[in-house]
Amino acid sequence: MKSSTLLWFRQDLRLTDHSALFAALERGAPIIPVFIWAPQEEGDWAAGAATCWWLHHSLQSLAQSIINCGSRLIIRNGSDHGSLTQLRILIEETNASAVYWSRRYEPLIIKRDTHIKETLRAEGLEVRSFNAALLTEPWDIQNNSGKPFQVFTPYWKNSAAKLFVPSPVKVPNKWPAPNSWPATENVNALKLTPIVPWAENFKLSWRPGEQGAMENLTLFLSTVAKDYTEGRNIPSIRGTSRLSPHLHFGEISPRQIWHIALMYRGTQFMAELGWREFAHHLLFHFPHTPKEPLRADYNRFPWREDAAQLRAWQRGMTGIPLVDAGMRELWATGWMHNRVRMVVASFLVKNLRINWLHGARWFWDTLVDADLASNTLGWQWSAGCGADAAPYFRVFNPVTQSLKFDPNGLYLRRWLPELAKLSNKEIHAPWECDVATLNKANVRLGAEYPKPIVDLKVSRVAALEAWKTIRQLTK
DNA sequence: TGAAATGTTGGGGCG
DNA sequence: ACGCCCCAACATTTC
Repeated sequence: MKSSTLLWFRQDLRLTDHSALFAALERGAPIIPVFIWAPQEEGDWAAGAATCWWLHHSLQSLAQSIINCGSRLIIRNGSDHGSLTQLRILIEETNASAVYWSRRYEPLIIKRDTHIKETLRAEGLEVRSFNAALLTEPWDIQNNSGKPFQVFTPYWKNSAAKLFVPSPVKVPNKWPAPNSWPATENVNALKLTPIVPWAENFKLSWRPGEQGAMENLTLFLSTVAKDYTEGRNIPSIRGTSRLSPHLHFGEISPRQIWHIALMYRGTQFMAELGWREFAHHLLFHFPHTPKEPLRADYNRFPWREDAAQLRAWQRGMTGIPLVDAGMRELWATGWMHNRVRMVVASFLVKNLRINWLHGARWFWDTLVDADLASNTLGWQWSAGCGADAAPYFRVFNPVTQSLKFDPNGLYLRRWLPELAKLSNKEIHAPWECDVATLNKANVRLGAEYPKPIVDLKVSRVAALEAWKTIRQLTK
């Protein structure tokens, strides 16, 4: 009988449709499931506070599922000596002869994994990696001139047209176990949950883990999907799938979602999976983009440094209701509705003219679905400096957006209770109300709720002027 | 997966 | 019945 297989879990925290697990079962040897915590290997993009909270609970869920298969999840802390050292220790302890894992696509992680793969192979181990996270891996698709795509529509047309998505893989629920188990850390020892009880309320909104992912998918299909095209833009209702954090940690596979979306012809929803694929495509082919604009001329953009305004944005105290509601939803739940993400991003990079990296960093720390590929794409799109980006002159008017997508102020009142008594007409722009109206609603601008930190009209014009300067420099 | 400025059209009030 | 004006409702262009 072959000696054990280490099954190294990373961002594939599920048992369904898991190619590496399937291959390990086929190999026949005892399986030793492993998770190694090594944030220092992620460079500047170690998991933020919100994703750490998620990971903590997702690991607990995964560990239980693995126990139900007659196995165990071995957790090791690699924050001092790194993943490779921890793998070697485990290989030594268990006499394993193979290591399987699911691929990740962040530049530094590719580098790390390649090194680990080469090193362990040189030491005589069987090392295999698998696709668990994408419908199409970044190197599997290129345009007619053999280059990576930079525009979504042709990317997706090309990708979807020739796409054959294999059906999800089912695995047995009884795994071969070793005679004796190596020691494991407790999840708590990784200290993933924040010291201050900031994330306590996250559990009202989320159930991390594979079961929680399936619950969201089921709910989406039974109710949300019908009106997706309209509903996905309305932040006051549950109009989106809310699958992003589950996808980030691989608690559900895009193939599972794809096959179900096919059944109800959810073209619009499938395109959202497409954006996620496109983001990974771009990150792989343009690995510098997490920190630098894809379009180099934007390196000279005259950003403003304004710590007070940045802080007002972060805390949801800009005085612009839709922006503040979004930022408070983010702080309270670890998530923000996509329509509102576009609005708050536009406000930061255009009305405040603060570098998109500050926004990306804040999202990175506070979003439970923070994902390097998607976060980078989203912010560069908003700032106008990325692939297939919104033209620079596309400045969202947060009041117009508010009137259009939250006409009855339901979303605003949920997150801004201090404005609750303003009418549906008034609540989108309280600074335009007269004092009598504000008094009647118990609102004092500058006290309960701030005055706008910028004039929308003036700052919009200033943003357009600023963009003109880099355009002229380029010519 | 914009918004604002500008242009065009057509219905209705009114003298 | 007509011209005139207003302006809402679109459409186009500009940033």
